[in-house]
Amino acid sequence: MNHSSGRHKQKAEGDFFSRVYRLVACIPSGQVATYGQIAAMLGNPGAARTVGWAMQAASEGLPCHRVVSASGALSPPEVFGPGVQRERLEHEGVSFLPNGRIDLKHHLWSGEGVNLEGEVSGPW
DNA sequence: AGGTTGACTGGGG
DNA sequence: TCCCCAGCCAACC
Repeated sequence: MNHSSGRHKQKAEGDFFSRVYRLVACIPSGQVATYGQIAAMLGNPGAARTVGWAMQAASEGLPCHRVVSASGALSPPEVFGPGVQRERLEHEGVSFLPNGRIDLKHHLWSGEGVNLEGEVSGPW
């Protein structure tokens, strides 16, 4: 838990965290994105860990269960609860491989359709 | 201003 | 394929 104390410093909407949230909110149901992918889409290929941190501080409204590691592995069980993240994803139609990882070949978000009102200023 | 942290990643063994 | 290690980066303290 971390939202007990009112320590939310809503900074400028152009902050890295805000951009991450904006982008994560665009991940379609049934698809997933990797931490590194999010970071890269925002112009910081090396900020994957920071994206993870942003997820930790994310509000409940965000589909953070759709953000996974580059290997297709899910977040630690203690984050969403044992099996919770997998259930949510399967409920959205995401299939898993025998090794318990997501089939990124079929469910990795392409990043298309991010026609946000002024999202990112990257190469796309 | 500096040291620590982490829901990451890619490469090497 | 799994485990370990070094590099990365923004927020925290």
